[in-house]
Amino acid sequence: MPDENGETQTARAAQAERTAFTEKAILDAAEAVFARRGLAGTRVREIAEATGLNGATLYNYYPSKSALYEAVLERGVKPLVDLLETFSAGPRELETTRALVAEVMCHLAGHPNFSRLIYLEAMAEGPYLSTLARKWFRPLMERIIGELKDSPEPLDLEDGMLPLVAALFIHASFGHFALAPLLHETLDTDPVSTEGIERQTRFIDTLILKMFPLLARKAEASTPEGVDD
Amino acid sequence: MPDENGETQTARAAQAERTAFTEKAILDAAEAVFARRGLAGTRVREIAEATGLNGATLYNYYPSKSALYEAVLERGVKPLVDLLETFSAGPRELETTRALVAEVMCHLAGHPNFSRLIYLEAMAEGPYLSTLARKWFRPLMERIIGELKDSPEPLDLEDGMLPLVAALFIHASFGHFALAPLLHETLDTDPVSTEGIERQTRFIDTLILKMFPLLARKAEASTPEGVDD
Amino acid sequence: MPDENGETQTARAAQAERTAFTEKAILDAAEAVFARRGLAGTRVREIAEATGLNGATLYNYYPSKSALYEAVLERGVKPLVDLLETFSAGPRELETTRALVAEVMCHLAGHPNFSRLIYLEAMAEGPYLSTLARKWFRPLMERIIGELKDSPEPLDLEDGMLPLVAALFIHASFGHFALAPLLHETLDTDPVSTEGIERQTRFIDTLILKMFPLLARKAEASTPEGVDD
Amino acid sequence: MPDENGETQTARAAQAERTAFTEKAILDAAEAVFARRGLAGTRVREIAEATGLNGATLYNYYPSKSALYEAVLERGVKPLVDLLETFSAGPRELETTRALVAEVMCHLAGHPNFSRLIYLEAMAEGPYLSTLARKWFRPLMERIIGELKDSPEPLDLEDGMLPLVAALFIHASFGHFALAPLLHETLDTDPVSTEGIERQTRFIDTLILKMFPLLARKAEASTPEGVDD
DNA sequence: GATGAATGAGCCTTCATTCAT
DNA sequence: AATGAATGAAGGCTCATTCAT
Repeated sequence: MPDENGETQTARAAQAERTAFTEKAILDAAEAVFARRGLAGTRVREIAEATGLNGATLYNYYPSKSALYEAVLERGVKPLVDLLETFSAGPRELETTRALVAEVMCHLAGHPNFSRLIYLEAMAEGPYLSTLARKWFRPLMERIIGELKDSPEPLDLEDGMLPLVAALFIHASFGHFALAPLLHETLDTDPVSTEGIERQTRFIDTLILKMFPLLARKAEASTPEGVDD
Repeated sequence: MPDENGETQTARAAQAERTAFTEKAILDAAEAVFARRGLAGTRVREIAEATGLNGATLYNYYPSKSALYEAVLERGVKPLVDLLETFSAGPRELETTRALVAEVMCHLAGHPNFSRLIYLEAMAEGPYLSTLARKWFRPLMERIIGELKDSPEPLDLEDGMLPLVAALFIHASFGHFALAPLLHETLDTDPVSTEGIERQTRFIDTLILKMFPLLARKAEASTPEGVDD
Repeated sequence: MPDENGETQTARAAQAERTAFTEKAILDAAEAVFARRGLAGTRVREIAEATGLNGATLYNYYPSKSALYEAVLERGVKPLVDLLETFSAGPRELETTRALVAEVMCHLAGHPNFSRLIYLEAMAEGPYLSTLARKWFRPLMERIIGELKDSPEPLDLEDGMLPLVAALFIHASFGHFALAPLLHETLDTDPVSTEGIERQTRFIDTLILKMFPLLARKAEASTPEGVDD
Repeated sequence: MPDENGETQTARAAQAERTAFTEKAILDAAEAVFARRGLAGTRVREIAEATGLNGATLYNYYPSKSALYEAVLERGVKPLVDLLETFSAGPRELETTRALVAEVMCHLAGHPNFSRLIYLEAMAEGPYLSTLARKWFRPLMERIIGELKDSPEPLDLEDGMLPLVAALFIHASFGHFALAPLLHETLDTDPVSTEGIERQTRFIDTLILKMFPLLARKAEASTPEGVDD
């Protein structure tokens, strides 16, 4: 009965799609709520309501609140790790760094809650901190530090200050999203609007150029028409 | 009966002192716990245990968990507001800004939990956000922005990017403390050790000088003995 | 798929029935406990245990202890209000009054806790007192007073004593149930046994006849077969 | 040193007086609060505040909340028991009963909370119920029943209804005070005002006369000018 | 897969009671 | 005698989680 099989298969596919859809909806809702209240402060029902489901239904997808939390963290960290791997193949020069920053900002634009999530986790000194450090933060920092070290134009900084420069870029990118609610409340513009994100991206770019004037001049020379990427 | 009165008064003073001592202990413990878990994630018993008191005793000092939270916020914000007012009397020039940054860093060094506390609160989008913005963040931002505007050496930045510069200093100072656990886990040194704080302070100073090269040179000239540490 | 729908509907009906059953069980248990201890003196767990449920489950049915209390009051008052409305259509004469008393006693017999509940509430001077007065007590009093006023045989009482006569009937009916535990402890018979209630009902009836001797004689005349039990 | 002794004695007397004064204040406040909320529903601090004392101070006078409660009950019951003993010496006739009712109402007028207190206790089926029945309620009922039994004019009631007549007097006297808040809310006059109490007393008196018409006529004859007591 | 009902654990808060002063 | 501080024991209510349907 190939027909039946066909139907069954089609039905299965449809079901799988629905499941995947629901799962993504849950992750999205969870990310948003976790980003605001943290793991301990978040109530499962909040996530369920934000997803439009009954609280008990979540347990058909994730065995516990913390498992869901880990899934959210994992989903958020993975593309950044991938991004970094992609870049680690390329050359280590100013242009690459600028592009990396742009890419990171672009990714964060699509996941505006993620920064808050990891800031929260970073501050909580909780059980996920070391994982977070190992999988996400350390590679990112090392990548940036490595780039700075290899730079032909040496920064005239004390020894041991390179990590601080790297951290500055973290602050300026992730911190921009993390503090967004406060910035929004204070300033007139929304930091996570498309315009706000683009402006911050350009600002970081300018910052880089200000810190590496020689390189900047060289870069400028090699692209006389301007790099409006 | 002067003796009796005297004794009574002494006893009262002693009692008042003990009360004040306990109150400070509660605030300190609460600040530490709130800074890690946030308002929603903190359990009153945690604070009580950290203070060495019974949970019920806290309610002799503060009528509710959120009232205690507000008191902690208030106590943390006040000295910064005062600091700002002190500086607002002084001249608006590069040296002042550098000094302000140093002072802020110095204050945060003494209250390493405060940065995390307000980052948490900023991200929670809770009911204290607007108060925090009005009383603490807005004045600080305006002060910095004003200083940048009045600067004789114009930053060659797009319009509307001044707030981002100001925010950068926030990120680099408050963010340094907020992300300290993660930085510590990743790097080899403790960011909130005396050395770590001093290094970050010098780093921000360097950053300022890099952004205002003209002013920097002038400042250097006017202080022939050199304060380059 | 009529079958499936049918099953679903049956299942839903069954569920609804179970829910209604549980709700009634909760109200019954709550009524009994509230009648003994009052709102403030009652512990939610007592009600839960009396219902055979976990304390938390009650909150699936009523959002708070006081909401449950209000529901109990409401359920108790409603049939009495309805009873009064039924009677308000009938003629205002002695027989009607006697019948009303009998009906009220009969109702109270089925809800022996209700009298205690409202006595408790009446004495507590709490927030429900005015509602209780408006919805239940005032109409009842007015009904009785009206009947007495319209009576062809005027009671030879001072002006303004009519309410006291009405109140006397309240005392004799509701008070009988309210004081039942004490009466039981003191006398040999149980006041809320069928016999005890019937006896008190006959007693009130006798009381009425004693207060209206003329009417009593007339009533007796018009019912030659005699209903003297 | 007789002087010193004298002074000491005076001081002691003054102190004793102050103590007695405070103790009475506590009992009064406790009676009022217990009458509204019952033992379980009353908070010690409420009583303390009503007395103008600190909660802990009460424990210098009574070892526990329930001990205070018992003292309040005891104080309320005793004068009624005494009253009954006084009357038990006198003759058992209509006039005596009328006088007893008047005396009871007069006593209750001075302790308007007491009725509520014992109604509350009667309904709670608590541990004090049997004591209350034995010491206060049973003697009172027996006294009234005895009087009715000895009456030369037999009430034409079924057997076993005598206790109900006795209970009716309880309802009409104690119940008047117990339901006072509800009656006040419903009617225009305050049942526990001097006027309200006098009126209810006269009403009960009338009720007695209505139930014993022969006796009433006889009584009337022997006091031609009327008994405006 | 989805849900309402149920529950044990735990949270914030209150309360009766004790104690040092 | 009087009080503020302290506490163990609840008390009301919430929450993560389970289960029957």
